[in-house]
Amino acid sequence: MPQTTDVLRRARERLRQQGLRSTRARRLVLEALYRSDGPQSPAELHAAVDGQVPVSSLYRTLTVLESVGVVDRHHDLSGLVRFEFAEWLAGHHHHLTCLTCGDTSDVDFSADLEREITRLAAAAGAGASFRVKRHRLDLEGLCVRCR
Amino acid sequence: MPQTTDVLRRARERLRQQGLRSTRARRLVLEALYRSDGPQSPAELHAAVDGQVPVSSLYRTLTVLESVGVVDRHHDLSGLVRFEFAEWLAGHHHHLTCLTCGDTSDVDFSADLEREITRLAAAAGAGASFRVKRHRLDLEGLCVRCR
DNA sequence: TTCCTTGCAAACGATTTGCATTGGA
DNA sequence: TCCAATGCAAATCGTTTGCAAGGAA
Repeated sequence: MPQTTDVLRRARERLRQQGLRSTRARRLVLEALYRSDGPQSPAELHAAVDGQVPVSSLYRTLTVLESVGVVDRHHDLSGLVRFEFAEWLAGHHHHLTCLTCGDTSDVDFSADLEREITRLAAAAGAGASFRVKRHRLDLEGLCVRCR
Repeated sequence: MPQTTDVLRRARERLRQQGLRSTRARRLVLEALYRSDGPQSPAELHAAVDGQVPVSSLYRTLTVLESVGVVDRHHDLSGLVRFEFAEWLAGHHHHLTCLTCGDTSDVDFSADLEREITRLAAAAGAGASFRVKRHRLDLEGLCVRCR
């Protein structure tokens, strides 16, 4: 994982490059995201910034961050939207999701494992005339606490 | 993919085993699900059964089918819930999701590829003291039509 | 100063639920 | 018959949006 300042600085820089402003709300959200492990929901981020950014602004902020490629959006098992830094900022990784408590955390594969998966994905896609751009691998099971 | 009658019969049997009834609505939904490729949203199923099952009943039906392990629930890129037959009925498979049109279809990996992935997943989980029960691999890219 | 951002509240749309009615076994 | 299952409408709740006020460059 790159240095704190790197991720945040590069994120802010990307905003600027796109002609967007680096505001207080955006900084707070980026920092909260940086402090957390795993994808975060707007509600969680609202709490993480101690209510200093209203929920509606959070959604707008996250939408902007997504549009400039700073964060990625997806949905957890219960359907909530969750955001995390895009790969070019956080590095490529996968998710461990606990089937019992629903918690998701990040996991890095070794370069070897990753190379393998990428190869398998491309091969499978090719068989269906599908051009694979990226893969998303979620491991579901029991986390340490729920074991 | 097993025979039509097998999947539907086994699904109905599972309902019965759980003391639940095999009703008209449930049969219609199971059949509609069987006819489709890839995970289906309640709205799509509503159309697929030609409006013969109201949306609210559809949700209830799908929730029941999920609770007895006949279908799996997840969410697409836009956040909509989507249901598909559980693995023991449809067989283990993965998804190809088009980043342009959002369409998702099923893809089967060869037994070899699948064995590999399962091995990689277990190894990665073990490193994080996480007991991997199953993996979910989504390949995102461009489908034939959007190419 | 300019116009991008924010905050509040109202609007939305997908999903859930209360309750009286229907229907499967 | 008996109770699970259904249908309708109302209620939820996460998310989006209109609009006037505020703030970054």
